[in-house]
Amino acid sequence: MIEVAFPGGMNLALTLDCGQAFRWKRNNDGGWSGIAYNTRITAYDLGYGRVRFEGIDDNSFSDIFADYFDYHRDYAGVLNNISQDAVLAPAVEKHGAVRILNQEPWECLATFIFSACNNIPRIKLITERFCDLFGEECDGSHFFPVPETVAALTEADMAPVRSGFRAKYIINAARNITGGGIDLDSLSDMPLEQAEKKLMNLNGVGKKVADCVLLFSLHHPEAFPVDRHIARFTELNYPDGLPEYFKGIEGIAQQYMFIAQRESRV
DNA sequence: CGCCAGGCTTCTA
DNA sequence: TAGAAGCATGGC
Repeated sequence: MIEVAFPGGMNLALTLDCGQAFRWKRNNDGGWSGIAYNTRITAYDLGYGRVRFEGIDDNSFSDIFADYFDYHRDYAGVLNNISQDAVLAPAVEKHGAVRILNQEPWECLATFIFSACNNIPRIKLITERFCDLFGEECDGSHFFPVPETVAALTEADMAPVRSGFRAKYIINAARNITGGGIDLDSLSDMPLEQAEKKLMNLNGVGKKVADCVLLFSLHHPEAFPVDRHIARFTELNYPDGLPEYFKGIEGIAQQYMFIAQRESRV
């Protein structure tokens, strides 16, 4: 158990539940429980950017979870840049630092393949069934299924997951990973467009899903996923293209656009 | 019943 | 190269 003070702040609830990750659950006591990097974690927002983590110690934080929670990014600076935008400044003021998670790439890829033409509650349900059925059991919960397991499945095996037409894409992606068709980790050091193309070679992965994977698991904060909500938002507010002050952090700004758009819908 | 959900592939002209 | 249809499923 450790307590961490995040420089620049940490809105734990929105960070874990704004549609970038699908396995974190709020507990009755207000804490959040989830699994990442084969670790069961419960996190409590203590306010003022402080978080208590159960399941994480100093070593695993510095080795893994500092990166997972984007601890080292200068969010004060990032939010200062985004606040130059009159449309997003209120959302930044209201919510503080909604951090980008650096998730496990395969899990991120699979869940965003599930996300295609779907809604967030159902993405979570499908992901949970997928883990319960095919993930290694751990204290009554389940890890995310490893690619080797998924590569060996058939579409019929996937039927209970109820993921519809997305099942074959998941299996195919797993086979590409285990067969060496794509190396997700290598995309971190690749220029954005090149990494997008690699991901889009996978059946069922278009530009939107590719950008989500690059933003939420592969250290590309400049990736800018455009779904139907963001498309509407940018056409309305930035008809001539994104402002210069979003340069390099387009994906982080996108989170606030998504939140602002969601809150503007009654 | 019809419409929609943080899309993508395939077919068509 | 652009636009529409089809794709599985489930909530409303």
